[in-house]
Amino acid sequence: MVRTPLTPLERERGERFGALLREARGERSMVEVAAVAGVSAETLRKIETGRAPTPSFFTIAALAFALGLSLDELASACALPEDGEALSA
Amino acid sequence: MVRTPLTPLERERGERFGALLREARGERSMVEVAAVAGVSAETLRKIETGRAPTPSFFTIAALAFALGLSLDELASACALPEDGEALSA
DNA sequence: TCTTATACCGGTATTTGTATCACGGTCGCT
DNA sequence: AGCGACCGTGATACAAATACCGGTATAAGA
Repeated sequence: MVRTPLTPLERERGERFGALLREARGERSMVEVAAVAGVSAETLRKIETGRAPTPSFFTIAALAFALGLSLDELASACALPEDGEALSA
Repeated sequence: MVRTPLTPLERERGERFGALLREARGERSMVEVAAVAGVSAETLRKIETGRAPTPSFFTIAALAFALGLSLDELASACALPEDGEALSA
């Protein structure tokens, strides 16, 4: 075993994470937020829809900055309710 | 062009980022911190040495939690001094 | 000296992220 | 109807992250 595939829990976490970003985006369009953050619109769409469940740290940092979100709050908000803390990627 | 290779600036940012983590780790061993965060020691070593310049968000979140670091401070600390804010990955 | 622990490095394997393109659908506007 | 902007899906392509293995080196300890 080399590169462990993402578990269903990790994918669910990715969906919750994307839902948080979409909610924070509000009325603004994907292309606008993506342009401000410096990522492609397709990448933002994949992250929001949960099809990219474990995006890179700096991608999220740029998006959080563009959306005015706190990284710490983001991380804690989408952590598993039951699990204390583990599950990285 | 499909997946733009990482720029030298992004790799330098990865080195600064890894140095921050290494400094925060202090006396603790790699395997201990990696085990607490739920990642492999090789992954932690690559991140600290800058050979993995754009790690995943949840990997960093788990490491920051294990090290007692703030994600927001981490992101702002390793941002480019000149650049206002861009550069994701 | 031998063992243990730690860290670095190279190679290998597999999965995933990021990006581009093409096509289809919906909505509002002229 | 036609046009354009936005969102969504699928395919494609390439680079990178993660993980495991073996080897090397160093330092501490029995």
